[in-house]
Amino acid sequence: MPNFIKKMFFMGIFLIDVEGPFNPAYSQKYFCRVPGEIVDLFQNGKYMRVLSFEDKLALLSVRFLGKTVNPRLEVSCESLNQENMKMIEQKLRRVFNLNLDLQKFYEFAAKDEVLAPITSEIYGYRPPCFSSLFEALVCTIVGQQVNVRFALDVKSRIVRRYGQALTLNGKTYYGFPTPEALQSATATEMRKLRVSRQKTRYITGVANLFLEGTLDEEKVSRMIDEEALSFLMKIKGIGRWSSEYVLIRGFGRTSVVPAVGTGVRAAFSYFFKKERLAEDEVRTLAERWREYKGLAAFYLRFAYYKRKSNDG
DNA sequence: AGCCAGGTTTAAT
DNA sequence: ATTAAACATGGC
Repeated sequence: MPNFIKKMFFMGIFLIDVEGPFNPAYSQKYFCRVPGEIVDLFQNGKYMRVLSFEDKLALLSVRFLGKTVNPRLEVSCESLNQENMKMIEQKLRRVFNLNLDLQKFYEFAAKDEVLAPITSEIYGYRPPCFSSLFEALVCTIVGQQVNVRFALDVKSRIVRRYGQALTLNGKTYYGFPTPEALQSATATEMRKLRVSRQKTRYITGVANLFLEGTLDEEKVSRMIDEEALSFLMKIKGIGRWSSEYVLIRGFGRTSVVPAVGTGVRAAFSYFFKKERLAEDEVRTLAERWREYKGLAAFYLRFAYYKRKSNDG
C-alpha cells in the first residue's frame, strides 16, 4: 500500500443521547474557571480534548445540542470506528458526569430546605470528572495546599512539558501525560514548572504504581467507598482529602465528601450561616444527605462560588 | 506584610 | 495520640 494512503484521515461524527437535565454551560464555567486551561478546552462553545487510543492521538470536538432537559452531544473525531466510538462515548460520559441520575437527586433534594433552592439555581449542573484515575491523582496532588489558579497553571505547565502534542491546522493541542512520561520526571525539571520536590516524588510514585500494575482504574472502581478510600490513602502523597477528592472528581462517587477541603468548608459555612466550621462539623451536617452527600457538597460549593463571582 | 489557598508527611512531644 | 515544621508559590 502506498505510504500516503496511511496518512489519510476520515473525520467522523456521531451523536450521544443524554438523560437530562444537563447544562453544559456550567461544565464550561467550571473548566474555564481560570484562564490558560489546556486539557479540557472550550472554543466557540465547543469542547475539545486530546485522547489517545490504538497508540495514536486524536482530537475530539464536541458540540452541545438540544435543551437542558433533552440534551445531545455531537462528537467529531478523526478515524472513527466502532471500537473507539464506544471508548470516546464512555470518556465523555465520565468527563461530563452524564451517567449520574440527576432527576433522582432532585427528587431527593426537593425535600431539603437547604438543597432545594440551590438545585433550581444551578439546574442541570453536573460536576465534571477527570478522564482517568491517573489524571485525577496527579491533578489532586498538584492542587494540594495551593490556590486553584496556581495549581491549574502548574498542571498546564506539566501537560505542555510531558504531554503528547498534536498539531492540527497550525494549532497545537496536548493530551494529559501518561504514567510512562511522568515516571521519569526529574526534580530539577519539575522545579522549573514550580512543582515541589515532595510533590514530584508523589507524582512519580503514582506513575510507578500504574506502570507496575499495583494501581489500576478497574480495581479501584470495583471497590466500595470505604475500601477505595483506605486503598488510595496508602499511596504516598494521598491523604484523606485527596482520597475523597479523587473518588468524587475521578469517579463521580456522589457519597463521598472531601470535608477537609477549605472550599467545601467555606460553602457549608455560607449556607448554614455558621463561621469557621471544622472538618467533623461539615461531615455531621452532610450526613442528612446520605448517599448524595458528596454531590450535595459540590452543589453547595458551585452555588457558593457562583454567587460570590456574581457579587463582584 | 502576612495569612490563606482544593494538604501530606515526618519528626518531635 | 496530638502538635509542629517543612514543603513552595501566588493571590488578596
